Amino acid sequence: MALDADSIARSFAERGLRLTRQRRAVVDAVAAAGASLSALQVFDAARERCPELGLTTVYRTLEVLSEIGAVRRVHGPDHCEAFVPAGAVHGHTVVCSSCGRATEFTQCDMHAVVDAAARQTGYEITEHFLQLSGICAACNAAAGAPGPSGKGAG
Amino acid sequence: MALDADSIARSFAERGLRLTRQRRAVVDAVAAAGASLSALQVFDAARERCPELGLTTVYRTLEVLSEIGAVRRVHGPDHCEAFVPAGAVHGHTVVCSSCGRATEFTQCDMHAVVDAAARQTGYEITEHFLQLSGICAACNAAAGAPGPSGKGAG
DNA sequence: CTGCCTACTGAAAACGGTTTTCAGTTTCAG
DNA sequence: CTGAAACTGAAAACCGTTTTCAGTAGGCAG
Repeated sequence: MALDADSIARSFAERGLRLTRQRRAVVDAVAAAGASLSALQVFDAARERCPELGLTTVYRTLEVLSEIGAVRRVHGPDHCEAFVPAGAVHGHTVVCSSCGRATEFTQCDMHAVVDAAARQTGYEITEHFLQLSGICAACNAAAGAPGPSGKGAG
Repeated sequence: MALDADSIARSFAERGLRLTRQRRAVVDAVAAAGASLSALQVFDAARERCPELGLTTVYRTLEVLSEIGAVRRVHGPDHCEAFVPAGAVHGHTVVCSSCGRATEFTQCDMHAVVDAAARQTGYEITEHFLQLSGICAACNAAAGAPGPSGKGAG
């Protein structure tokens, strides 16, 4: 479920929901951002498109969008609950710790890791929640490109 | 940094901190639980060992323990901020969605996934945050062992 | 068009978990 | 003993989120 106006409108209609000016402002704000946004940041961004928007409506709309899969919630070890536009297929999110930009990656082959974990722990693994953070290409270039380090696994 | 009294005491001493009766109650509660506990659950459990313990102290102690790596914070798609005792080495946590038990697994070979993500997104990946949930062996057996499904990857 | 019904809205209040403040208390060194 | 610093719990403050409420907007039947 991608974040384009048409499919959003369709999903809303299917549920008997209306795609109002306020909701459209929230959708547009998240879609335009690219980076992960907190509810408050969404509020600020959406207000530029619809100044009389209320924070309450932002929360309600984000919940709806999350339900229909148009946005994804992202978490991290130290922060919670930011939102990013979701791509069309299953994927995970890499968040740039420098600029906040969020990029999806879809080549997520967790079978090996999940299987190993299942074998070691005896659990039947039903869900995995993976989130990566790092430095995006742009920030890396801006910082003088110290080169890839291969850090982070283990 | 494991959760045994000796190394905790040492870590505290190194930082000029005191391992008081209250703090020991918190440490013991987390260590004894095995399962992931919210701050409030830690509070309840620790109170059985030290009834005059205050919630404030629980928060303060969990923060210290988290800093010295004796407990680990766990998150999930829908909830945040539970605590589990940390093992001695780098590992990740599998939380049982039925009973809350938390188990560590250390055979975490994320190189392949991290490399693939780095290649696809152009990011330099510096951190990964992986958390699995599923059904532990005991709950699985209790439920009539429908057998491992291999779900959850992708 | 009008009237009605339902989804929707923002402001304000309520909520709940976490952090800070404060006035002691404990612990330790000297 | 004295003094200094870490530590404590209760209460207040804080802050992001959710609920309540009275009113608004918009689609549809007539």
